Amino acid sequence: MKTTKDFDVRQFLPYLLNQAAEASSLEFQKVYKDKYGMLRNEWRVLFHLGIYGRMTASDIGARAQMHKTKISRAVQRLAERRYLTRTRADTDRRVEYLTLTSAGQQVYRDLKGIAQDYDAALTDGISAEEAKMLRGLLLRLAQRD
Amino acid sequence: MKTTKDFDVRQFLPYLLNQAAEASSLEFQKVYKDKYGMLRNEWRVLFHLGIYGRMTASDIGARAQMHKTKISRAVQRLAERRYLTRTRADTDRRVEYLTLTSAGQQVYRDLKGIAQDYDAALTDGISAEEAKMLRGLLLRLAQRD
DNA sequence: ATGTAATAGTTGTTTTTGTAACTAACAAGC
DNA sequence: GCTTGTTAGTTACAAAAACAACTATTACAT
Repeated sequence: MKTTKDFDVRQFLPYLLNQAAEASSLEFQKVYKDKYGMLRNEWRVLFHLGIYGRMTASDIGARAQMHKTKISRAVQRLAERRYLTRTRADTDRRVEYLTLTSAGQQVYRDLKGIAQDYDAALTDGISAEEAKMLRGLLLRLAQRD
Repeated sequence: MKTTKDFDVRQFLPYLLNQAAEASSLEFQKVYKDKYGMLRNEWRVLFHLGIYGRMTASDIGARAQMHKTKISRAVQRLAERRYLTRTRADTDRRVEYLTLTSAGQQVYRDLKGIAQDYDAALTDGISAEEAKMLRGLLLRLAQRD
């Protein structure tokens, strides 16, 4: 399957994706880190709960493609900060329902707003069609495994 | 600047980029890790030297946007494996020129070939125009900071 | 020439992640 | 009911990354 035409590794998609992801995450990362002392995984768990409401750790893992240990630790820290509460399910006492507290919801709304502005800034020089196509392609790449 | 229209955080560019980057890196990561016992930073240093030939750690840092400690440690491990050699510059005895050994070049060529195939697989269901646009946009996002 | 700042790169320490092993609860077959 | 397997989530230990402090060398201003 190896083609003969030469290949520029600088154009290698995983590399470009990583570079773009790192560069574009930096500024926003500073926000949830400095303003709320949160890690990336915590922000991810938080916003999933913000979007979907009450859900279990496994649900989040399936949605966000995060490993359960990441979620476990993120949940622990979010619970310490009182951004969420955990309640055991009576039907199955292994599972734990996670819900944002009102403090957690406030943080979510704040960060979501900042994310929106930041996203707008990122897509500033890009046409709406391009941006839409970009998101679509990224979603496809993220889901293929 | 906050718009009123609601915003879906799942479409947040840094999030999509990270998801796509992680998913698309996994398979290739396995190659340089399992086949050559290399870390991502080592693969990055290696391919920069493969592309540009002799260069200093700072040069690599500027090109790859990598912090100098990452490079220092990557270079150390690559030198241990005899994939590169380090030579002090006479003109400025702080700087060190890094060059791939022939073993290093072989590894580079091998990984580059695999990367090429993998890239082709990733862009399989995507038109050439879309792929080109995607790379262009990623490059822009990577460079804006 | 000499003190101050800047640059190249390294090392040490602390956080964070990754991996695997673990506990607890449930499910299903016999 | 009791063994076997599966699922939810946690914990322990090892690997890696982040961050800050460090050495050595050069540059620059007075």
